Amino acid sequence: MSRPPSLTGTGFVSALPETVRRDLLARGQVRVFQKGQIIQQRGDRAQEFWYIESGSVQIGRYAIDGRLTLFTLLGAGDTFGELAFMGEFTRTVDAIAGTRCTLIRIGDRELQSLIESDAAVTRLLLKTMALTVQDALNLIESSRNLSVPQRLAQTLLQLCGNQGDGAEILVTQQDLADLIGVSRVSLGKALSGLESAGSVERGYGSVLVQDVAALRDLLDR
Amino acid sequence: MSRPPSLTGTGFVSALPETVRRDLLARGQVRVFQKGQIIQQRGDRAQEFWYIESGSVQIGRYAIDGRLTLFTLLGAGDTFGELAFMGEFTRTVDAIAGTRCTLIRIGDRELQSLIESDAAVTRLLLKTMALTVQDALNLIESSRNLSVPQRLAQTLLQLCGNQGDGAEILVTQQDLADLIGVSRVSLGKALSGLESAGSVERGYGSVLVQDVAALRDLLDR
DNA sequence: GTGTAAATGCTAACTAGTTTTCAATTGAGA
DNA sequence: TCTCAATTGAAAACTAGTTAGCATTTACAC
Repeated sequence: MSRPPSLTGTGFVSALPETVRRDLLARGQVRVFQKGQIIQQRGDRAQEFWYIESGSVQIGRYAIDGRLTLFTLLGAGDTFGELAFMGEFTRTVDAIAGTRCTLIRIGDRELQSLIESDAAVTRLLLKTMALTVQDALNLIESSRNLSVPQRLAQTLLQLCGNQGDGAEILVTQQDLADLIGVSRVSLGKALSGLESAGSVERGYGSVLVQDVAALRDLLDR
Repeated sequence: MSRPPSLTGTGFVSALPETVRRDLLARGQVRVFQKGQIIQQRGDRAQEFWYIESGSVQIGRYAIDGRLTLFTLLGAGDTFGELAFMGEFTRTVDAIAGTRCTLIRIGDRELQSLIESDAAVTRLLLKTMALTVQDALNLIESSRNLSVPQRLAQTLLQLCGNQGDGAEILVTQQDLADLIGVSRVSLGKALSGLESAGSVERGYGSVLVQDVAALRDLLDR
């Protein structure tokens, strides 16, 4: 009945060859975080990256005034935290457990030896990072040129991934609003519009996607 | 009197060791593009990347309806086009000569052999790509949380780089608007506001930055 | 069951942006 | 020097978003 939200395949780990991946994950330490718990914070030194085994993680920035800029919601199979490591800077985003989640912590030494062991791994890293840049550019383009209902449709489509009609997305309206970058009021209006059209159904802490095709349709205009 | 606009150090080439860089550039072919000429287009196969010797290049997406989403303006010393190559996909952005410019075209084989010759190069590539992602995230955060005057100030600061007061930025108001993602009218108002405050002076196809400190000040609120 | 915090629904007043239109100015080339 | 296209300035009407506030509903812990 419930599926973890997941944006892009932000996981180079999932793209690794089966044996390499198993080996890497086996070297990591399992950590469990409770909902709302901080996993990493801006400014932290980057000494590890994380693989999400189960649950969801919010990636964004919490401003001092309480404003939240959500960049993405990650789910099982996704990876995060490798960016600061690659860039050799401190954490530039906060990561917070969106639900209770099980992560696997992989230390910098493990990553380093993985990189050195196989040139293909580096190639894969470069590739997934290039994809991340593309995602970011797409996000910028969308936010500039699409209306809120369109961006909502787009985001919902991403969140339900390859599941068809009937997918239940476990996310609050506030989180959706922070993800899209609008107020909760605007998001509520857009959601209610989609519901009137029969494309989705609003729940408490969830959105039921009922007509994927209709959402796609909305984007072509 | 005129300096090419340049955003971030989107140039891993400039970060290469002197000798390696010279060698790489020597292997490339010099190409001159006239103002407005298309350098690369969405969908093109990525068989090369470019180093900007002089002039400026606009990186963005031209929509069918004529709308332009500018992601960045690049200047001398910057590099572009390596992303699609790394990601192994076709071009996802258009590149257009902002002024008459001299570029050096570096083929995929050159890049490939550069990567294979030295692990440090790959490391550098990863690092600059991580920085690109950061830039994109910062852009998203700015567009969500800052007002137009603030984003304008931020953009002007980036465009004048490390030049102090008195820097002349050669860019039209339309380009600035496309870069920030607002209409020309809004941009004009913001510019006029900054001019009233004495921070900048409007020109024809240019903006004169007169008080860098004042612009920085605007961002802290 | 009951109390409580979280999440949602809704309204109203407001504001920052947009689109449209037209005139004035500038610079570059014949 | 004259012409023309590009750029800028400015006004008006409009629209999509915001903030603020409060009532209602839901789920969960006790």
